[in-house]
Amino acid sequence: MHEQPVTKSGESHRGIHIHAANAAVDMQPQAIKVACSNCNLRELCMPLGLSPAELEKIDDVVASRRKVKRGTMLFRNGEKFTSLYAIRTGFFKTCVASEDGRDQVTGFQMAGEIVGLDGIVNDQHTCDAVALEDAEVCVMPFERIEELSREVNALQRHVHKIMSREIVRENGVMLLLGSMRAEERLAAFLLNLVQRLHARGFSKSELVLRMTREEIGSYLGLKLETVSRTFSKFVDDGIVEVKQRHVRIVNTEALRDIVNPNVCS
Amino acid sequence: MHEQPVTKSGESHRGIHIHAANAAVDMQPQAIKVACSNCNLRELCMPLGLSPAELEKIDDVVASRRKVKRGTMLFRNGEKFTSLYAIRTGFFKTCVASEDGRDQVTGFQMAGEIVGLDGIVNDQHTCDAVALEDAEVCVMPFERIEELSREVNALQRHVHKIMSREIVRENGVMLLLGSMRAEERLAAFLLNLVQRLHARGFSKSELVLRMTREEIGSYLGLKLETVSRTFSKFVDDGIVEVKQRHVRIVNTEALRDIVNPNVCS
DNA sequence: CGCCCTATTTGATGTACATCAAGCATCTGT
DNA sequence: ACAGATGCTTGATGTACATCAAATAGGGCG
Repeated sequence: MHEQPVTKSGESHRGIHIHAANAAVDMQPQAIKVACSNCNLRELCMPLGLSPAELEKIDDVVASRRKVKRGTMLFRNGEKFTSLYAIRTGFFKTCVASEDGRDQVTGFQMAGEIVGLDGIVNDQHTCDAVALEDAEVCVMPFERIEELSREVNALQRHVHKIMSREIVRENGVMLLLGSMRAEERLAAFLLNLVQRLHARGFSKSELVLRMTREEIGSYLGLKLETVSRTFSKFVDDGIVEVKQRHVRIVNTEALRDIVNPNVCS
Repeated sequence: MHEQPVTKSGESHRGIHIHAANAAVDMQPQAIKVACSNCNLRELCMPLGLSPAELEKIDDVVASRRKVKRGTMLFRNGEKFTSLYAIRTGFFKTCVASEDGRDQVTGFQMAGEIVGLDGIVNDQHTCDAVALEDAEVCVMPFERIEELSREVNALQRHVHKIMSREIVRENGVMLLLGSMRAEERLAAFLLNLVQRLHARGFSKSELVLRMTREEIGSYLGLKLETVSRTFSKFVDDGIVEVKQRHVRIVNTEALRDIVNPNVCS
């Protein structure tokens, strides 16, 4: 399985280093304890600035971990909702389907992000979460989250922010789907992906797509052929280099200009 | 100002009756007290099944009321976030804008619905909320909501559900924008509106649009001319009657078939 | 290692919707 | 009630993207 291999931006970067466990804290019993307080993704999926006492409490949100094989579902539409899931490793897509077969990818999620929020309102999931590569998630029973967030204000606030962030993200996607042209959509998509990867310690300019052209198209409201053609156009214009799913962004500024067409004119 | 006048569905309906105050409880002091426990919209914006003690607490979420004149903003992009707002009367749109001028209507909100959730994540609003007719809202300082929802479990759960509902709604809009054709979009839009109005005691088949064709188009990712033409087509097909902003749905089943094109074929 | 399956690319053609344009209806405010 | 502004409809034309089709390239698995 290819890691996101491209130039992790050096040891000095304070981002998350997914492989390196912090040896100094390595004093768990035999099996690795499920503990946020130990987790190198903590600053992505948990609130910052907790007291030691709060940190200890927080460990209880995670009931267990679960591995999800590539191509299988973490949860599916109609399934009873019990938990939110924090992604530890791997990459997911979420998608909804209309009653007739059409489906729509509603998002792509990577390490440190939370999936399952859709299930809260009716106690059952309304979308599928599919692993696009072998993955592992932290299972956080929602009842426990609610219980703990009554006691730990920072957790309460954090949960609210996560849900609000998702709402704002979807607002952005609506803007994209409702008013942008194909090139703008793909440019926005690439910039968003690389920005999120960069926040996790990966390169600012290189990325490996974990999804097919068809899945990108579904997310962006385009057909796979249009996605492919648009990639080709970007390559012709010298904006990116594409080799299968490896993408190297040569000219980030140009991508930004495509998303925002009237900067200086 | 035209009310949503069309046939409120009779006295027997247990929906919300916006005009009729419950005389039996009419023992407030001079000015009408701001009190959810008295509010005939309570079952729309507050949790059900509260104990009397909880009900009293809940009254404190609403700090005040605010009137919003038609065409003015309840809050705007960039403004500091302090409160959520429960709509008492009137009708709103929310819209986001890209850096270059384009904007996108992200939703239409009516009595009993909550706006402002977008502001939580970064302590500032990321969209505009515009009154499409003279309106009044309950101002609910978010700090107070958080405080109270630590004490009243039902409120905590309710806040979570409201946010989750918004996420699920936006998932649906993404499906619409990403994969439906113009007729399907407009049909889905009409059905959704009339269903929400019906839940508030209005007709199942008649409605008054509070927004322009252009605003409908922005929401649906279409141009106003396309919205207009699609209305005309529905009229030609005998599915609806349209007189300006008055719409009468003649054949609900046909609209459903349009949204879901392969029922029996 | 080689085969099959799936993903991707590219070309030719079709179409749904956008754009441009004109005329009409309606609402608003004085 | 009137005038101007705004919203709506309808037609003619253009275009971005979809659809159909075929060839190529990888990648997984026996």
